[in-house]
Amino acid sequence: MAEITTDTSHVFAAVLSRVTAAIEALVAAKRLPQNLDLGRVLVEPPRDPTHGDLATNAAMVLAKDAGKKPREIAEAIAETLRADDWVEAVAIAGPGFINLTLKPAVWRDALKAAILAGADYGRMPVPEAAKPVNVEYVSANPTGPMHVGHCRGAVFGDALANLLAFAGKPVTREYYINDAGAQVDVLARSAFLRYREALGENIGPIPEGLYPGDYLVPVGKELAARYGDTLRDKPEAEWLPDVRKIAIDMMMAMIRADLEALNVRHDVFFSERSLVEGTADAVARTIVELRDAGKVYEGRLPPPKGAPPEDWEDREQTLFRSTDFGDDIDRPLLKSDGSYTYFASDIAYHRSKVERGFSDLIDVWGADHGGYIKRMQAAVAAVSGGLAALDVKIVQLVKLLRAGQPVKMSKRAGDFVTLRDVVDEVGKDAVRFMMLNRKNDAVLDFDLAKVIEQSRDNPVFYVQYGHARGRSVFRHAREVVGELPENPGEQAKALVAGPLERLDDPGEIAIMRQIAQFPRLIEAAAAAHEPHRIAFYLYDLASAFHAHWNRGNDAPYLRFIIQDDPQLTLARLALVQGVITVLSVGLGLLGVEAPDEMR
RNA sequence: GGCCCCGUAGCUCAGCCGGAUAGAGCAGCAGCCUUCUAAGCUGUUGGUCGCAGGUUCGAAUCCUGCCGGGGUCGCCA
Repeated sequence: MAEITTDTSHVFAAVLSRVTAAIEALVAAKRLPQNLDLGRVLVEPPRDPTHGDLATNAAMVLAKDAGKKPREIAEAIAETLRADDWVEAVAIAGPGFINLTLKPAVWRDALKAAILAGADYGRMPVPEAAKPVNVEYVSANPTGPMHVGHCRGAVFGDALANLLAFAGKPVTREYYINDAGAQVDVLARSAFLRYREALGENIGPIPEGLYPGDYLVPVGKELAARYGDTLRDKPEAEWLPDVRKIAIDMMMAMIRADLEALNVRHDVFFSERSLVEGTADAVARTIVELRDAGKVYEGRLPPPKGAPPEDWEDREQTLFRSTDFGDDIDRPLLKSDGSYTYFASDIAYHRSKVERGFSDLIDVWGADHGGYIKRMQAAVAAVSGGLAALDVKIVQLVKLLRAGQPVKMSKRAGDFVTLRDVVDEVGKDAVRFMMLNRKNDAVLDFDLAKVIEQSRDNPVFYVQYGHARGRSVFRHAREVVGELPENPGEQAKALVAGPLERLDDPGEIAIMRQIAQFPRLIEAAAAAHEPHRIAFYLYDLASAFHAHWNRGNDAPYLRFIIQDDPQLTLARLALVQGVITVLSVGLGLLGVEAPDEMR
């Protein structure tokens, strides 16, 4: 028999436990058969609020297995629920929905629970046997500053990691540094040119194939300062490794600074080079293992369809049998020059994640890598023996606009809008919120003019303003209720001690219900790996709060501060605190500031 | 051509694990307001959920095919 939960900090879960208990009581009384699958039983807010506070689909879900009509089951469950001390009214409607109206005290208790939990409201405990999750995001090449395209993945990954951690997952945030491919050699050569420039040489235009950006000038200077002219006349093979290392380090320092400006954090920066360097070549080891397991073989691939292959050469190559795992074609691990493909080292990298104990992997990629998902999932299945799962989240293109007009991004190399440009122009809060205010796999318009607009049209402002407005009420309320304790915990206690039963206006109760939904939202958003749901929820909550505030214009008795009624004011402050709490926790998960006032 | 994503109101988008009469903002229309914190408020019009089948008590949601848009298509990362 399931426990009945009285925990109002998660009303929906608690009510579900009561519905489940009611069903189990019916089973015990032999009014329903044994072994029913209760996994699909849901408790959720009804679409139409006039139907009640909560609805459950239990009767419809169980109907088939129970061999009874939905409404018959619903009647039986309803009978039990009518006796529940949380339940005010039960109604059966439509094809078999059970609509519940809860006693107002439940919503008040939920509000109290939210206030008392404060910054931890909605946080889920880390289960005993929690599986650690690895979230990899950004992983931009260390060959230059980050551009706007990287921005969305960075923010998405960071917010997703925040969300999962809050939902009770042990999360490691990871950045894969592609510091082993041919492109970092190009970086080194480009830096070497800047080095000669720093020594006073006229280098003229940057040759085709090298990185022309000014951001390499400081690298050249650093090399000149460190080495003088001792590298200048040496053959490339002698200077390249050192120059490459310094250039990569400086690029990574720049990237980290950019990420910091966006409030994006990582726990681990994992070097691709570390996989292939030294005695233990992890890529080679991985290939050998996979070959032993029959997942790697020498073979030929058919020429690619589509684009006419100009330099296609039909040759035998080392292939990973990704077709065993649902991919369309087997994938090469070695290039024609014998070096590893990116895919090969990426397999070794993901194998490292598995080795380090992660069975839950999430990669955040740009849309242009979509075709890569199947083979990577195949690889993860292969290196983990099917024990680890990889979820790849694709973030779609961001269209940068200014007042509706596309921002021109010249193709001329080196001349692009950097992430830093955008953050400096509109601020990290606007960037982060807007990047999360759309489903990750939908294309996003980012308008530099609109996101700094202070109006209802701008969700960033609207939500932040909700928080600021709430804080402002507290500043003004001092005159009526006196000073509240400074300490947040003490203040919370003072607030929940107020006469919350006086919060009986429909607008107030609606806000309480919305606050009570937050834990459920966190659960669902975390399970779906969809942080954008938080942004939408916060907008709705802020909207309800603003709407209630505005009602006070016409109906002064609805205002939060009632001059001659300190007790009522105290109760309403509790409601405001609930709103503030949820807005601040939610914005925190998105990595957006919850300001005390707008300027 | 293969694969992936998208297609929901005039526009921009939500729609949670299949659930009740498909939602929000903007624009439009009709009123109101000049403020306990100003960046206004309230109400309202508007839909063949791309099309056609299928699965079932029930489909915007799952499956198949097609149409339209985007991405991608051995060794780049």
